[in-house]
Amino acid sequence: MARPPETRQEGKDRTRRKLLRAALKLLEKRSFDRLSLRQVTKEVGIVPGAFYRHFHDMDELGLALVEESFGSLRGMIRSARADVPTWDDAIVRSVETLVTHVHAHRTHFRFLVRERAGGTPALRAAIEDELRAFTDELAVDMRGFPYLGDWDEEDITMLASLVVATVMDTAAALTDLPRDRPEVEAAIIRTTERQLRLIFLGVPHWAPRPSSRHAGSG
Amino acid sequence: MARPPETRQEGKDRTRRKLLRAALKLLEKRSFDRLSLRQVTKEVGIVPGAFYRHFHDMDELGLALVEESFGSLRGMIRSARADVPTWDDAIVRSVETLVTHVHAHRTHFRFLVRERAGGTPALRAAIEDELRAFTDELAVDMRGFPYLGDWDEEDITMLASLVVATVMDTAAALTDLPRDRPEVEAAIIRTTERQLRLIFLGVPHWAPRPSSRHAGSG
DNA sequence: CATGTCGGTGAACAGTCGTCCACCGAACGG
DNA sequence: CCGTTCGGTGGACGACTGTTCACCGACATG
Repeated sequence: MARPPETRQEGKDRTRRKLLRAALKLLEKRSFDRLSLRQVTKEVGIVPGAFYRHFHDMDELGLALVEESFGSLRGMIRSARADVPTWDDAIVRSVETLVTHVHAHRTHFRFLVRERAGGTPALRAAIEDELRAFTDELAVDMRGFPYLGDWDEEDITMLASLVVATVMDTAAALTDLPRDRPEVEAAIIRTTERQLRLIFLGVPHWAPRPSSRHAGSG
Repeated sequence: MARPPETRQEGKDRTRRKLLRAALKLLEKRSFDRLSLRQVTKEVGIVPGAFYRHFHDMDELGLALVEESFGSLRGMIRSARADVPTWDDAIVRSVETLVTHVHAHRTHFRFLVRERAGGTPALRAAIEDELRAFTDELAVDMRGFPYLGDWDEEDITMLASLVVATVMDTAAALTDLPRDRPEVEAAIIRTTERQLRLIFLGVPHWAPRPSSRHAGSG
């Protein structure tokens, strides 16, 4: 029973985590805009004023949530980075990984998807920044794919952002799904796989430049 | 000068339009969730209680805004329907039309983009429905394109929703742009055009059935 | 052991919110 | 013409909001 008495910093960190977890829980019902400081502190079981011991602002709490969310996203892309024989395999595997992570971090994804478009300027900017970083990572990864080695930076980024947009759209659809509709989810996944396949089908036929300017490497 | 004294219905409609316009104006700064009934009525210059003579709810006002927004969207697709010689022309022309309409109905688009993900369930459902209808219309339109005549319904819808997702992503980016950054806007447009071009580049090579195969190079 | 630090308390504040109500007066309709 | 309809008024209500403050007591430190 007698656990070692909590150090002060430990206690503070624990409360901070409780605040983030409580916010995330309440965000399943309300949007971040409707989420009040008082609701969060009440959920945690502390007095409203105590909130300021951890965050200066609700916006600051929101930013912390963005950080958390993208933390799990990075884990995702890392595990999907395993080398796969063909593009089709890469696509199926990546989508699979995405779905798994959306299920594991449903509330985080929902938060990201909703606040990306609707949140306060600070939140939107933070999410957009992280998303851009994510896109860039994907672009670097794709350098190793067949055909893409020759593509210039702009084209690769263009492709990567198309993939990210498609994937985010899927994630958005998944987070809004009731838990008990596996057949709808399967249809969404199937569509996403096909969309990605279609996109990469065009890759070998992409002309480096629509109008010839500088010819490129090799 | 002496205009005929306004009929009662005319007056009511005028106030209703004023409410919608005021809401749209205020939505440039706050999100719909933060937009209060009182703010809207104050902007119009009527008393809060008078709101209920026009809408039962703020949600109902939101739904009216969704309707308005998609009204202008339908006008857009109709004008982009003009037959064009090549896919590239169709793409450039469509994107052009999109950009024009985003500028002309900036607040409507911003509202749609934000509430699609973040709004109340009723709003999100309404927007998703309209968007699905929009996608279906596009699918029907594309039937006439080369290669696409043979595609089955699912594949065409898959393609149409990919196009719509890409276009919505562009619209979202455009609505958040400061008015005085034409070069950023140009970059976004350029990227979108290329993404659409890449997508349609894969169309001729799409196999009706997703068996394992490899793309023949050009 | 004494002192200071600091997370959490409880109460108060000035606003804002949605909603309801009796009421006014002009357009309406028989 | 006269009674009805109804959009808008003005005020009130209870609830909820963010923020502040003095204060408490357990941990921290010398």
